[in-house]
Amino acid sequence: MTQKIADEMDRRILKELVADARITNNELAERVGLSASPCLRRIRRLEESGVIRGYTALVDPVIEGWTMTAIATVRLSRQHEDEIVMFEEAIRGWDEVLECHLVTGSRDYVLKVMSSGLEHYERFIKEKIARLKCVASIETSFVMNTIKERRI
Amino acid sequence: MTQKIADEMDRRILKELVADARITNNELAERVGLSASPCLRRIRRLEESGVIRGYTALVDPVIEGWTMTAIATVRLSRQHEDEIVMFEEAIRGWDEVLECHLVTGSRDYVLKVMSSGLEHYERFIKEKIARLKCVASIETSFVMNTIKERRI
DNA sequence: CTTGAAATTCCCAGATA
DNA sequence: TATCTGGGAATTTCAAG
Repeated sequence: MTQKIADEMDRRILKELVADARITNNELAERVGLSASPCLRRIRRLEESGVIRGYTALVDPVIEGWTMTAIATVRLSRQHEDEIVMFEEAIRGWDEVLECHLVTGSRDYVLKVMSSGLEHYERFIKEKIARLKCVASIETSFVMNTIKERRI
Repeated sequence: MTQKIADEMDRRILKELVADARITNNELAERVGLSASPCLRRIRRLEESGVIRGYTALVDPVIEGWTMTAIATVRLSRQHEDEIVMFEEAIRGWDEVLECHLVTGSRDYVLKVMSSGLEHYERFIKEKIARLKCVASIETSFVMNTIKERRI
């Protein structure tokens, strides 16, 4: 499916676009050592083959009111397929949840949650997570400092 | 510093740019219901005030050879300032580490690590993490499924 | 709204298999 | 030869004062 293996030129283009997605095609072409049209053709090919999934603006989370980050580990009590589906659906719908991964071990989920503060976080846990029937326990670690945070 | 509070129009602009950072200014202006020049002025203001930190391309991790994700929890043994600095410096330099957060509790770090497979992961732990003097213990959970993964 | 720049399309040339 | 990739010109669209 992903036989579109990027050659050296593609890698250079990807690197530039990761560093600045709003660079103009002309500028990009010059940086990687191509002329404009083949450069644009490569970008399109990378987009269409799914190597480039999209482009996004990086917005300061504080502006959006998110000032506190937490890592929550959720353990499920029951394993009914439909309850798990409901759990995952709910997670996807909540803006506070930045990430949610199903991990090995017992059926555990690791969540990265953003909130506007402790009160907001408490409400999120009490009124959203804890109300899901299949949730057995929740454990929270608050993020004191973020050493590194790369994009996907 | 971040007194540049986004109004409703700014929020709409941010939403569009998060969804597609390579949209043209004209298209963006039309979508948010502005004409081109005030729209561009707002973008510049959002960029200059730091609300927009940058723009990036989202590249399929599989293309780059990352096929396995793990959540590792690292506990430090000693608390010497300089060892912690060294730990964090090392973490920042390793491509495998996507995220690293210092969390509450005992001095623990939560890491999101990408690798090309189990062998690569084992090598990463043995040859990089475990060799850091201040590391007391490491616990790994492998990601079986990612339910949600939003950008910052 | 106008001017200059960029994106995009089209066609041709050279390399490769 | 058939195919792939780069280059340049022409046209449309966009940026920016």
